[in-house]
Parts: sequence; structure tokens; C-alpha cells
Amino acid sequence: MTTIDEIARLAGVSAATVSKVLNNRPYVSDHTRARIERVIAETGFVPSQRARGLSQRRSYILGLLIPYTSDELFADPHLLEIMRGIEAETNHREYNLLLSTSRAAQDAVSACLRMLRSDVIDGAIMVETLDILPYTDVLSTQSAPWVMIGYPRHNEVRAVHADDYGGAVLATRHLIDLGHRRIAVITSTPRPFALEERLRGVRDAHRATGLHFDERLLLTGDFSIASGEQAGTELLAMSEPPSAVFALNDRMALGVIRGALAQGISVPDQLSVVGFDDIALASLLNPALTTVRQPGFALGEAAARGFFALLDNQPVDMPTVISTELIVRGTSGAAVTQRRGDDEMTC
Amino acid sequence: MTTIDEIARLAGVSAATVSKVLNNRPYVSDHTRARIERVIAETGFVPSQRARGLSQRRSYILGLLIPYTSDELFADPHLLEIMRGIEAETNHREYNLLLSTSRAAQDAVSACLRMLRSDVIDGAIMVETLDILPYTDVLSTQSAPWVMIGYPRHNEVRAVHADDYGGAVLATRHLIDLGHRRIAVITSTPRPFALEERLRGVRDAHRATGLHFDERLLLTGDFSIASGEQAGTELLAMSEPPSAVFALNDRMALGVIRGALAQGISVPDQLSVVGFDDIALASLLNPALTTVRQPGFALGEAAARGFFALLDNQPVDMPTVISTELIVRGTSGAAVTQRRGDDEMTC
DNA sequence: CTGAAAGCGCTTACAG
DNA sequence: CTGAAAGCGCTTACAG
Repeated sequence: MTTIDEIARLAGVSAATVSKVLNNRPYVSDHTRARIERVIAETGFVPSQRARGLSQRRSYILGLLIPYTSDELFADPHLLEIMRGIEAETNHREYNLLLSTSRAAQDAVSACLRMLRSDVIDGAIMVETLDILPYTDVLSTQSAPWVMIGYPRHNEVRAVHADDYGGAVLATRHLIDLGHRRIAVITSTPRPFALEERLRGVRDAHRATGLHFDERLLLTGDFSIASGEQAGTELLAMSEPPSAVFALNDRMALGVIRGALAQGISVPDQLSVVGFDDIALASLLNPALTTVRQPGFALGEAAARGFFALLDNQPVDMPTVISTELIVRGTSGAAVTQRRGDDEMTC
Repeated sequence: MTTIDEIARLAGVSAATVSKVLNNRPYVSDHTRARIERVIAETGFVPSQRARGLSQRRSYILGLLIPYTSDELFADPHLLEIMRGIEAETNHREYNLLLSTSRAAQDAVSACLRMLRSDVIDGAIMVETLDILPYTDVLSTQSAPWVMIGYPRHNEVRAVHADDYGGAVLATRHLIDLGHRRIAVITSTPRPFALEERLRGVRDAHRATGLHFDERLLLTGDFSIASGEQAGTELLAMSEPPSAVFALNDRMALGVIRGALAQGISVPDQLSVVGFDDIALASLLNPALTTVRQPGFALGEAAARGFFALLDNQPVDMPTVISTELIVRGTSGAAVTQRRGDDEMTC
């Protein structure tokens, strides 16, 4: 490999001077600068980032720490959107992105912590997980700049998240306005704080209209399509099935629809379904999915901007809240007074 | 930050000895080893990868160089599957993965090259692109180990790719067996070599059955659903439209189906559609997509294994070819003798 | 089994 | 404007 000393020798100057032109610093005469630049171009010299990193204490690498397995990451379109947003901002700043998922769930957070303590990255963006709770204090004392995608559990943590509460209120109110009185909700485990917020929105929206959310209509999946299908089937088998289902992510909503169709129950005529996220697939299906849009790209971008602000010691105003929006499409419709013999139901 | 010298001082030994226990090397007495390990645990010391990298000439980072924009990467489920395979293998080896996409298409390859020359990564996996041709010679002289996902254009290049030719033969023969005689094909631009192979398969499969592929039925999209929809619409508007469409990736196939449905043409009764890739979505739709399965995960895994073999100076047998498989589902059916007044068509 | 010294390839004051 | 020297935090022969 050619080194800075080699370039210096070829240009007939010292390494210190080559370093100056490498870093676009002043106090180099035009003449010697030109000569050095020519030698660099001729040799195709690329300075060692390792050496540079050692003396500058910067690696120009941002870590994206995801305390999930890579299977979970790549199955989650919303997480991928967040990643795309981070990637875009990172590219923009000429930073590199290191992707770090976990091999096993149990030590996911401690693996993230180790990465954060190491100096391979200059700092990190970390995706929230419930398992983070025991590490809250350790995390808050990390010196490397880092921001969390999720809800801050500790005052000193910089975080960005969507308006989960507001989105859930909109979705619930939408269903209530359509005449639905038995609205089922499918949440998920592991349950990041965002889901608690959505549940709070569901309950508050009921309360605000003088209704009461029936907790027996709360089922739990695992974010996957299959788990949504199972929960949906379970709901439809109830003696008093719901007329609408609000799945707390889109994939589970798609599962509910699959399950309903398989039983010959039409959506939205006999069952309304609303999701959360607005993944790309949501608008492609027929009927297209009514859902709460949570802009993953914007979340990722905001997180990355926050990271760079911290890195540059600039003021950051966090937590950042990204607003959500109800997208009414084809899977939500008016509740019918009678269906499947449940004549006690009215609207 | 605490350094190795600090640990040495606390343990009352030299840095060289600490280094030995850090790297699990012999010739340290059990007693001093235990003492050093205790100090490390107490201080939470994590050795500097920068310094280690500088003297060891290893960064323990594998670069995934994608000469596309991040938008293109994240829109392509097959690429994401490849990435998942790489991620899995990389995790397995305790290596880190650096994701490097391109900001602009024009200098994508030279950006990849710069990354490959730099020492932030120990080597790379690079996704093939047509623009690579002019760089073929430069690439083959790179000293860092790297493998290409795609077809080798140069003997010294290590590559892994799917059996694109074989898969296309299977798909084409399938349609011919179903009685189709006017089979349209939608290819894409930019056209990686894989697509040339698929086209060759289409032509050979025709020839093998005494037929001739009508080149006027070859249209070009850009891999996206929208481009597939447009091409499909164009095909259906022909005076003598095809009875089957073989789209060279799944997303374009989905577009063709969308376009057909929008015109009230039913799939597969009036139009058969076959894709390529077998993305997750393919089996979820109704009817589910008939397609050629190209296992992205296995491709990524094989590429990563090849990289590690090169890194360890172990023998590698490349190019590696991953076999493809025809998955017959609901979008391909028997050709009908008459449709839309094209009474000159027979089978 | 242990440690002193040189070296990895840069950058950073500092002196000239 | 230019360069000699020290330093970043490790590892690697080598001597003891």
C-alpha cells in the first residue's frame, strides 16, 4: 500500500505538508499543492482511514444498532423505511453506515452497548426495544453521541418517534364514526412503548365518545402476517365477534384480511380493518388498506440529523415527534346493523 | 477513554501482557491472566479497534457495495434478501457489515472502487451493474478480497449468481406446455448480465420446441411495478396481443397483473403471467404468482462465505451458481384458443 | 512467563 | 509556507 510518506517522498515534501493538502488546509503554496495533488492522482493514493481515525478520533462511521435478529429487521417494511431514511442522510453527509443486528434476542441490548462503547463507530442510532429498561442508566452515561428511535425512558436520552397516540385516536374515531361499536385491537409482543401509546389512544378515543373499550377484544400477535391471521380468525370465532379490527401494524392487518377472506367474510362489507404504518404494500392491495401513516423515512432522517447535530456539538431539540396521518382507503366501511345473527348489535 | 496502558498499570503488568490476554494468546501465567481479566471486567475496558486495526491491518468490517441509490436498494425485495443472507453470515463470523450505496448513478462504480481501495473495510461484496465494464481491469487488480454478486466479466473475479438461464428455460417451457404461442417478455434497463441470460433462456426454450420468439413481444421496463404495468398495458393494446407474459422480475409481473385487472382482463383465464425472483409478496397475492424462485438469501450467504474464504486464504471454488426453481401458482393457466377476437390464434 | 522498544500511517502543535 | 517530532492505542518480534 502506498503511504503518505511515499507521497511526500515522490513530491519532495514532508508528510505534514501532504497531510495539509489531503485535508484542504491552508498554508500551502499553490505550487507545492499542485505538485502534491498530481502525485496523489498519479498513484491513486487513498489515505488510511485507520491511521487517520487513530489520531483524529473519528471513524466517520455511524452505527445503526438494531436489537433484533436480521430476520426480524428484513421482514419489517417499516424498519426498512427507517433505515432508508438514515441511509439517505448518512450518504448526504459522506458518512458510512454500519449495520449491526443481533444474533440472539437475549443479549441484544448488551451487544448494542458493546458496539457503542467500542470506537469502530463515532456514535449510533439505536432502535428501541423493551429489553432496554435494565440498561437505561448505563446507556445514559455513554459518551458517544447516540439517538434512539422510540420513546425516551430517561431524560438524557435523545429520541425520535411518531405520534403513535394521535394516530391511534384518529383510527379509532374513524371506526366509531362509521358506526362500529365492537372494535377489536391486535397488539403485539414484544411490545415497544409505541404500542402502549397506541393502546392509550384507542382507549381515550372510546372514552371521548362515551364508549368503553372492551378489553376482551384485545388480542396479541407478534407483528407478523401469520399472527394477524390467527388473531383475526380467533376474533371471528367469538360468539359476539367485532365488526371492526384495528391492527397495530399493517402486516397483522393484512393477516386479518386473509383470515376473513378465507372464511368467506368480505372486507369491508362484513368486517372493517385498519392498520398502522402505511407500508408500500398497503396501497397495492385490492381493496387497499385503510391505515395510519407513520413516515418511516422521515423518522430515520430525523434520527440521523439528530445524531449529526450531537456529533457537531450543535443544539438539538429532542425528543422529535413525527406526526401521523389517517389514510382512509378501501378496508374500512360503515358498520351494518345485523350480521351473522348478532341481532343484539346496533349502531 | 481507558487504554491498554491504563489496564496494564492497574494490573501491575506491561501492555504487551495485557495484549496477550486480550487476544487469547498463550504464555501468560494463570495468575496474572486472572488478575488482568478482573481489571478488564471492572473497568469495562473495550480495546480500541482503530489502534488494533492499524497494527493488525484488519478492520473486521465487510463492505457491501451497492452501485445503486438507496431508493433502488430498498425497493428491491430480492436485493434485500441477498443482504439478509450476507448479514446472517457476517453475524455468524463476528464481522461487521458496512452498507455503502451510491448517491448518484453516474459515479456509482468509482465510488465502490474508492471504498474498496480504502482500508476502512477488509474487503467487499459488490453487486453487479452494467456500468462496471469500463472498470473491469482496475477491479481485477484490487488487492483486497472481494466477490461479486452477478456474472464475472473477468477471469479473476470471484462471483456468485443464480442459474438465470435455467430458470428462464423452465418458465418459458411451462408457458409453451400450457399452449401459449405468443409469449411476451418484459426485460429491464439497466440490464445486468443476469437478464441477458434469462433472455437467452427464453429464446433457447422457444427454439428447442421448434418455435421462434417474436422479438416484437420484447418490452423494456425498469424493474418497478409501475413499469410492468405500463408494459403490460402496451402489450394488451397490440392488434395481436400475447396470451402470456414472462416478466423478468416479480415486481414487473405484479404490474402486468394490475394493468390487466384494470382493463377487466382476468388472470390467468385471459392472460397468463410469470415472474422471476419469488419475492415474499408473490405467494401472498390472490391469485398467487407463478414465478422462478431465485434464492436471494442463499446468494448472499454464498457470497459472504466466498469472501471469508478469500480473507482466510482458503481455496474458493467460484463462480458459484445457485440453482433456480419454477414455482407454479395461480397466475399461469392454459392458453385459450380464442380471445378478444384474435381468431387467427390457435394452439 | 514477562516487558522494552519499534512500528502501524496518519495528524497536530510547534519551531523555523 | 514548510518540516521535525511527538502522539494516537494497539501489536509484534525480540531479548531476558
